[in-house]
Amino acid sequence: MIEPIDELTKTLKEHDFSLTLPRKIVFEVLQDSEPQTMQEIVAACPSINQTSVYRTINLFDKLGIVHKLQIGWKYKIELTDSFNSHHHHLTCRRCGKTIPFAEGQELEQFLQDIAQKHQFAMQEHQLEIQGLCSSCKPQYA
Amino acid sequence: MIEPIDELTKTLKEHDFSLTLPRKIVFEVLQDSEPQTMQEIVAACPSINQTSVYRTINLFDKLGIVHKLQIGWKYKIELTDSFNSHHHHLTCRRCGKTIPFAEGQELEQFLQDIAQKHQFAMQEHQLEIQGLCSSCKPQYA
DNA sequence: ATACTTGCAAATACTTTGCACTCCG
DNA sequence: CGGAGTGCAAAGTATTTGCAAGTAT
Repeated sequence: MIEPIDELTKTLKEHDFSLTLPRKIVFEVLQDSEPQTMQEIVAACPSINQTSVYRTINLFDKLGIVHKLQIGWKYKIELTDSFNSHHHHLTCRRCGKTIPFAEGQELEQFLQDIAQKHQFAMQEHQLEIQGLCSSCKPQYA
Repeated sequence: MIEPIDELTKTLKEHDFSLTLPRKIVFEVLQDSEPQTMQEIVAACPSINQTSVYRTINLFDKLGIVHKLQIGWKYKIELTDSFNSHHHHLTCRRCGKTIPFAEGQELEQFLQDIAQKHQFAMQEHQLEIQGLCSSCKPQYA
């Protein structure tokens, strides 16, 4: 089994970038975590200059290592599928909780078909569902 | 057939806001248009102060008239389903073109089922597909 | 040496706030 | 009059840039 960190090194190498300590730290902060805001990431990397965090995230984005997603009124950063298993999110409008969920092959195929229909070569996709979670739902009943 | 502008008035009234000229102009700029950035909206409303555009968009968001979506590295604003027919987007990573597409009942049901499974009451959902459009695809072949 | 990286400070860009003024019921 | 809504200026945030110094090959 290949470690995510090796995958990172490989991706960086391919584009002539190296795995430095700051980049490694940012990556680790992103791993096994819910999508995070820039602020959260900066706060989680106290040893790294804020500018460098921004530069790192921007680099990661260009290399397809992370992507931004809109959750509510702010965007958050998350590792892309190659570095994190493919999934989507259910977000509760009341408490703000984000629940990741994996989708089946069916949806995947479904989206491929849609793309085909528009002569699009699909590379990636995101799906966000907003609503009320089981805890918050009753309060609206 | 009910006009979108009446729907807007109604929604505003329900929350004790009135349809003022600036709000009307912003709404019209949003209508029949691709998702736009704040800058684009501000530029499209030269008679309205930038602050007011922000305030209007924020108000529209709170009332569920518009929503933000992440397209690439910037968010864009678009009318929500009640004011614009429900649809999703295909975005070309090369040329940035955004193509809206309507989905069928099938996907809708599919998402409902996913939400159910997590005891979630789905209220809204967004789907974004990124890839290469028919014009840009050949250049990568 | 050379090219890639980083931190720091400064510059930009983006968004929100405070306040006085206007408009309309 | 009184409250909602607006513009303008100023304050806050968020993000990017320039440059000198540090690091690794």
